[in-house]
Amino acid sequence: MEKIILVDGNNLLFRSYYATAYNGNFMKNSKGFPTNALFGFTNMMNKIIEEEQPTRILVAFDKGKTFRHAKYDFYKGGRIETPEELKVQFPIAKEMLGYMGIQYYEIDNYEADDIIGTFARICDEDPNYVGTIISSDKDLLQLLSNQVDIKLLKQKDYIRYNPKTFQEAYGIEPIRMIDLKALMGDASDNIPGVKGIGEKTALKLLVEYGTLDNLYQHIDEMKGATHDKLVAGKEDAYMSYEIATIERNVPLEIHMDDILYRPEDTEKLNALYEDLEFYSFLKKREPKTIQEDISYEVVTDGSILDTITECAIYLGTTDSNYHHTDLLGMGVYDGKKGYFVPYSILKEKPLFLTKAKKDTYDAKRVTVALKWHGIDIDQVEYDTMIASYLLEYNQKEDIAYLANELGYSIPFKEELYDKKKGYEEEKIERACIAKAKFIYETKKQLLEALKQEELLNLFYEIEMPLSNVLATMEYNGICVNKKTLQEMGEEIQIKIDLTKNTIYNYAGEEFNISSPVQLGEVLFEKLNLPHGKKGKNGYSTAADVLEKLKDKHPIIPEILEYRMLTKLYTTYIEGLIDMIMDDGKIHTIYTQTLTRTGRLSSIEPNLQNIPIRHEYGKLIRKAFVPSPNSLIVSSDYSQIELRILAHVAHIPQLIQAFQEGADIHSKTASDIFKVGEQEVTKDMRRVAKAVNFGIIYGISSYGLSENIGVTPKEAQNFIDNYMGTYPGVQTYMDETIQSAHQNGYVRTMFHRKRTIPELENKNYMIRQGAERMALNTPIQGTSADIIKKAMIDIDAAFRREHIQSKMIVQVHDELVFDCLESEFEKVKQIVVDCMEQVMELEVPLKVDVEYGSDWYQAK
DNA sequence: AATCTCACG
DNA sequence: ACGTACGTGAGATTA
Repeated sequence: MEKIILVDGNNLLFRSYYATAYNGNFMKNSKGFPTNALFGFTNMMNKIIEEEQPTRILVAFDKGKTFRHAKYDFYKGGRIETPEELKVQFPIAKEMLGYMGIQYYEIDNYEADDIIGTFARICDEDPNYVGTIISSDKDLLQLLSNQVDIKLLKQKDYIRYNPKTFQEAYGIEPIRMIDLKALMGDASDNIPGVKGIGEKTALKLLVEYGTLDNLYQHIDEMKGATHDKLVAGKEDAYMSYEIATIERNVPLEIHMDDILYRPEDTEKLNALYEDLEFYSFLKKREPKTIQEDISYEVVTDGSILDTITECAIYLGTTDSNYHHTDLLGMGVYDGKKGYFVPYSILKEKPLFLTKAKKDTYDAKRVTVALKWHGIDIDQVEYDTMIASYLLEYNQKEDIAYLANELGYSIPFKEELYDKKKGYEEEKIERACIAKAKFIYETKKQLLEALKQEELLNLFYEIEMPLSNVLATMEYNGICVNKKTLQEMGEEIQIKIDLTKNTIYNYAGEEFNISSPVQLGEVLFEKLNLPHGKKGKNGYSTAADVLEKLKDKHPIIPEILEYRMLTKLYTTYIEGLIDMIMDDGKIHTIYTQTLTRTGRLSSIEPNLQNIPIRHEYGKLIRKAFVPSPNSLIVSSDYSQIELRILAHVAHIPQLIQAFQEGADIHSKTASDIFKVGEQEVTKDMRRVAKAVNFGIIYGISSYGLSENIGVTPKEAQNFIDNYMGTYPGVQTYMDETIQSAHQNGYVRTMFHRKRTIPELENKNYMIRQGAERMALNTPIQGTSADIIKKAMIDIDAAFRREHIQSKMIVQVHDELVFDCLESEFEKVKQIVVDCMEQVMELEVPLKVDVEYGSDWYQAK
């Protein structure tokens, strides 16, 4: 079976043009050549090929007398000339198709419809072919058959019709589309139809009489106004019938073999994209090595740098943790030549490159690493790492990966360090400058891509300033009391020993409790406890499995205890002590360019998963302390994700509940269990809370059932109740999933984009997972956007008000401050204000503030 | 290097 | 009949 795609080229270009042309103001390249129609067209063609995986494809165009219609020129009512700005884009589209390996076709005195109609007929006649027509023109629906379907493009999405779905939608056979047009006409197509007969009446008539001919044969049986109109319009009707009929026997000069989908000519395609400035469409090329041709000098007099006004820089470091690394020196590229600034010269310039606009890759790393060496650099303008993160390019901590992705060749980290020779000076110098040059040369391209993806605002207003705020937070660090940790560690070790011995006694042997394999053998073979089924590596001994066995054998609670204690000891006692630096502080690194949702992550150590849920583990927080004369102040958003859901899905009950400051889980419980708020039991609230979480995560009955310990069926009941109570949530979820499928991505309120290729996966489970991501990401991501903006606002307010207190930690919806006692009231006011007023939603944002002599007390 | 387990929002 | 909640990082064991 071969898949054939038939595209209405005129239709695609016209709709792309009008979709983006606002009163003559639309996308052009820097030479002023209009590109708006081509952009949409290119997008569409790529998407079609991606989605349909055709073996043959044809794009048909109108040529010569378009005697039938001026179908797209309906904006001014009737025929108008095709705008010049659109006309000029046609030949480029055809050129592009050639490079894409796609045949296009036009023939004198025929329209695209007729060419498509003819190929559709050829499809119908050969059982080896299935066709799909791509257009927004309903006329083409008459071509539907068992072997040919249509993707009917709508404003934002499309509807796929086959004969069956067409019949269901219209109540008539596809071929009767012609009869329908004959009766109702089509203003945009210059088809008159019968005057006074609209779609409703026409459809009714056709359902009753089947065809136009049959209708007129029985015309005498009718009476009334409709009869009169039909009689008066008979000639028009038959003329319209002619016009509406798509020709299916065009004398084509091409055949099936001419429309095979051929390999693209990447070189030429890229050249064209460059010319049009469609950087987001650029395909990988042969790597372009950019280090050989660089002329550079090693800077021996730092003042030479003061003449530079604009440059890209790259800081060479020895250690991946930039809080304690040696500096190898800096590569600078100003568009003309490269400079290498050795460490000695860097040290001479405590205010580095103050007059120049600077671009780099991972500005936060550069800023903090320099700071540890006493060198200040003011805000970097543009960060390649952040740009490529927002664009979802392949981007890791090593810039070489991204360079590779964009077709540049830059040495990888591993290539720069020789085990025997160590760092070779010239290699390092050349590499740093090559990287700076890469940053410099790709800036325009990445900014253009950001602009086209509507990510420029997020880039300049959120992520770039945030990078600077995070740099300060990381450098400031948080004080940690080593002694507190050590003392707690001793206590834990005693408990571990006790627990371990108890376990050995119950088991009747000594074994490695931390080994899931050995533990599994003891529990499920030696002690014969019931086990769940398990995958390739034996039994699961995860906490939720053991939890169910708690009453079956006294060894189980001991194992859970052991697990908890060893986790605390290894990760939070040993782990944290190792991370305390000479200044008595812990300096984490916030990964700004990792998560798919826009959240930060925290590493070395992770300060975003310090225990809190269990009382004993929470004691770890006592070790996190303020500076002298200061307090730990913690401010967190209350229910921010549910508030965002209420806002984006416009759920009146939830909005009202938040406005009234209600306990949202109790409110949900009272709503879904249909009891008064007084009658809500603890258990009902617990379930409602789990349902609320489920909604945010993209609910499934199984997941919910696992979480609250009921059957999936009961869980489904809760979900149904919830959806019945807040129908807007269902609508919102349906729409989100639909648009995700359409576009292949979702966005947050701040426009952050996440593409989810798994939405197209053949595997049902994977597709389901993808849909959950699509549901969760706008909510989790918007929440991330919001707190990021709040952090920027707080940082600015602190500066403005000369606050000495410091923001030190971010935990997704919580900010932690090292706050001077004397500044407490002011800090509290600024923080709450910035966080709550960060943006206007239909629901209020609420922030809770707590404080104390350590992080434990401040919670 | 991959897997399991568990800490957090 | 399938077999999951969304997003992370770290440590230990095992391969």
